[in-house]
Parts: sequence; C-alpha cells; structure tokens
Amino acid sequence: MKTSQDLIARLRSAGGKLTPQRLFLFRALEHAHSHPSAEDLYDKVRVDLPSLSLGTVYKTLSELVDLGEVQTVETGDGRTHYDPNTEPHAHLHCRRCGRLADVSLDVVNVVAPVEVDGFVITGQRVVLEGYCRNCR
Amino acid sequence: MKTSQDLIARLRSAGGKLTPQRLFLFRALEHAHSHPSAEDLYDKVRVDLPSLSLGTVYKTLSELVDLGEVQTVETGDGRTHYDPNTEPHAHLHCRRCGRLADVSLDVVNVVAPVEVDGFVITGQRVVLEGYCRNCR
DNA sequence: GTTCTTGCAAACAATTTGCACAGCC
DNA sequence: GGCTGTGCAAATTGTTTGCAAGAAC
Repeated sequence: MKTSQDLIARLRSAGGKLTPQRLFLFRALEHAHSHPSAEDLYDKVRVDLPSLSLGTVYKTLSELVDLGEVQTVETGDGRTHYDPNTEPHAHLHCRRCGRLADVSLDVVNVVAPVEVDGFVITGQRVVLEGYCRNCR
Repeated sequence: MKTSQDLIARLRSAGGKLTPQRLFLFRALEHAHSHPSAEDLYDKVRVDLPSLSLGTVYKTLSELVDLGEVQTVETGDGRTHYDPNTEPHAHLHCRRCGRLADVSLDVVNVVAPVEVDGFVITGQRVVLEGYCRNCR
C-alpha cells in the first residue's frame, strides 16, 4: 500500500508541484481501505478543502495511474475505482452491494463457484496488462 | 465457446423470441475471436442487416450477460467488451494496440513482469465476482 | 391477438478538454 | 517570473431509457 509520502516523493521525482489539492488527495487515498471512485475522493476531500474541483481529482488520479502508483479497478458499475495497493492481488466484488475487497491471487485458480471467507465466488474477470509481441 | 445454437436454445428456454436481429448478433458473436465492443458488433452485423439499431445491440448483449451466456471484459479503454467464452480464463490486454486475447488462468499467479508467448505482462486486473456474506 | 422486440431520439452519467487565473518553486 | 496546476463550464462518449410501431408466436 502506498503512503502519501511515497506519492509525494514520486510526484517530485517526476517534476510535479505539491499543491494542497494533491496533498489532501494523497492522504485520502492512503487511508482508503475501500476502493474509492473519483467522486468518492472528491466528497471526502471537499470536507477539508471545499474549493476542490472534480476535474482536478480526475487529473491527479490519471497522473498517479500513469506513474504506476495507483491501479484502476473496473467493476462494471460504470465508474472507475482506484486502488493505492499496487502489489499483485485480486478483488472480491459483491454483485449485490457492490463492495470491493482485496484478496490474494491464490484464490484465482480455484474453480468457481467456491466460497472464500464467506464470499461466494460465481465468476471472474481477469485482465493481464502488458505489451504484445508487436508492441513491446 | 458458445455457439449461436447454444444462444438460441437458451433464449428460447428463457421465453424469448428469435428475431433476425438476434440471430445475426448471435452469429457475429460466435465467430468473434477478438472481444468485440457493442459498436464492433453493430458495424459487423449492419453489413447484412442495415436497419439494425445500436440500442438493440445493447439490449441483446445485456440479456446474454444476464443469462450468463456472455462475459464482459473491461480494459479501461472506456468501452465494454463482450466474450462468448464463459469458461474460467484470463485475458491478455496490450496497453499499446489494445488487442485482447484469451489465456489460461495458470498465468495469473506468476509474478509480473513475465513473458507469455511473446506477450510481456506488466500488471494484472483481477476481479472475482460473487456475493459477500451479507448479500448471498 | 397478445406479448415481446425494434428503432429512434432524447436523456444520462462518467470522464475529458480548453482556457483564464492562481499559486508553487 | 516562469511554468505548472486549478476551477469552471462546456463538450464528448458510451450506454440507457421511453415509447410508438412492428414482428414473433
């Protein structure tokens, strides 16, 4: 899990400026155990920094993704969720309440349906990112 | 991989009607080795059935997903891709050209970066679908 | 004939973009 | 002071929805 200090260091090394908006966003991400959407973070930070705009949230998140400091998670609910945990891992996604939880990759190879810690797995959505033979 | 016959049978058993639009879409899906988006399928079928509307494509795909005959794949490119292969498996996604390919789940547990069949894996996006303790 | 499906167009929602102004370094 | 980042609002894009007309059974 990336700390806000990690994010600040990486931002600086990439030549970026540390603004209050970014600092608050980094802290919000650091303490996010759920996997917040852009709007979740916007709401969270606006409590302390009411002038924050949603556009800035999107721009900051997109930078962190480009820097490899944050991972995106798609659940099919129409919005993108952001995960400051960049270690290889999987996500449990509840089709009913939408909750997202981290889980070890070990779980992926078992044949569904199976139960993990009370969670009934009915399917998997796995995308390995990288570069194909022509593009690398 | 589901054949168009499978899809027709499933549609009937669910009380649906077999229209030309659906038949053409089923066939297009059956022969899709790539993982088409709604618009890809729309373009493909319109060659034979020019009156087809994009709304119908979305409605049909959404039904097939509900029936469990088709799986969705999110790549982060902003559109949803559809996969008639409902066996547990993973996808290789090229970050540069966007191409999607099926691959065995065995690959998931290896630690990135690793090379599979010429494809360099730099990260993974894994979501296990199901129901949490409270919702099942 | 009844019911489900289609096509069309408008509505929606998440995200992106352009630009003038503000604020970090 | 230069140059990047911010806020705002408009634009964009993929997808959904509502409804009258059409087709399957």
